[in-house]
Amino acid sequence: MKLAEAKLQFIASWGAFGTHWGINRTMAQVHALLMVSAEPLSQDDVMEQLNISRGNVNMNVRELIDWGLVDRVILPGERKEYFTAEKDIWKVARLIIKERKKRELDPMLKLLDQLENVDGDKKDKHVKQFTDTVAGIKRFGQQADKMLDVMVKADEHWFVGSLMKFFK
Amino acid sequence: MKLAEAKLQFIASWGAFGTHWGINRTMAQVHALLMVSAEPLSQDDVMEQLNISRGNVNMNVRELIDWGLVDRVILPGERKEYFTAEKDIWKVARLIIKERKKRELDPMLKLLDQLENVDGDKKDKHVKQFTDTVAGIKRFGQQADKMLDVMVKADEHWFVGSLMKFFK
DNA sequence: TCATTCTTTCAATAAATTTTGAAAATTCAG
DNA sequence: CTGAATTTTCAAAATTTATTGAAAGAATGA
Repeated sequence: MKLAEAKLQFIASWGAFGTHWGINRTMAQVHALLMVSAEPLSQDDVMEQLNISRGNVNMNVRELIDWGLVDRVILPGERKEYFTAEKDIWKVARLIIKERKKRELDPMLKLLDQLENVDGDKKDKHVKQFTDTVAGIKRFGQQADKMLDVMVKADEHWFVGSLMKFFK
Repeated sequence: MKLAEAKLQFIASWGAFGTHWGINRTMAQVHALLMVSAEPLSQDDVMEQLNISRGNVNMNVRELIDWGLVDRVILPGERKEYFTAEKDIWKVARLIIKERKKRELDPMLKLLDQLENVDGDKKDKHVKQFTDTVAGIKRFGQQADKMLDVMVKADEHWFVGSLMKFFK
């Protein structure tokens, strides 16, 4: 397979992958493009390679920068901004875990805390089912939280070494 | 907080949560409703409690059944079908992991295998960046795959016991 | 400063997704 | 079988989300 074709396939499928994870298809495609590009790209490069508008590139690149997945770089002698993506997939994973934990898991746990204290007879079947479910999810979430914290802080080599040994 | 209010909040936020994970909001809400309901609900019950149409309930419940998260139950003496959700959050997590692995991770790994073999000079900067990125993602994916397999097969108690001990 | 190049914004538009509801299909008791 | 109860389907409508592109804003260097 030719490089150009392979790139296109990779970008397309990374985009499709993204949509299953609540990420906008184009954002995932821009990310994919930058990950497989050896050199930093400008807005115009991205526009051309993905066939999307300037505004769209701008929005999605900004979002990727917010996530810490992409950096602006200034090339000497150039007026334009260029962009480059973090290429170490473990760092990428850690950045994503960190952000999603902050944006989703932490607020969910906070809410569950509140919901555990509903008024009414704890013996009531309906109250009991609700509090049991909420408590179960909370406990699960707290364990996930702990585990993800370790991952986020972990150095790759330690992590791969010990965790993967653990998992046979 | 009153039970009814707490239920509504839980359902709303579980729905919002779902949208961040590529799941349709209503499907997540139906799931939430069934998880906190002590007794099985009929289509009409779900329609009424979530204010959605019959067709919508039908579609989303069917999807939840496909995922293994919801079961049909027949109440003796009743003509209607009733629905009930798996309430053990660990089982829920394992079912979700299993399905998503099959639907997303496995096909992605297959694709990456193919993309690793691009034509051209391995010394070429652009070819190298592409193959390195793809290889890195593939390795990461394989490790995730192994880890998730263990989780899916694990019995909860073993799992919580050993993994959580591992994560301090 | 000014003219030029580049970046950002955002209202309008387009596209994708979700929801509805009525009709068709199915089920089942009598 | 018959017909009432229930479930399923799916085209059309509504809603949500993503994209465009032109105009406004910033940055740069002469």
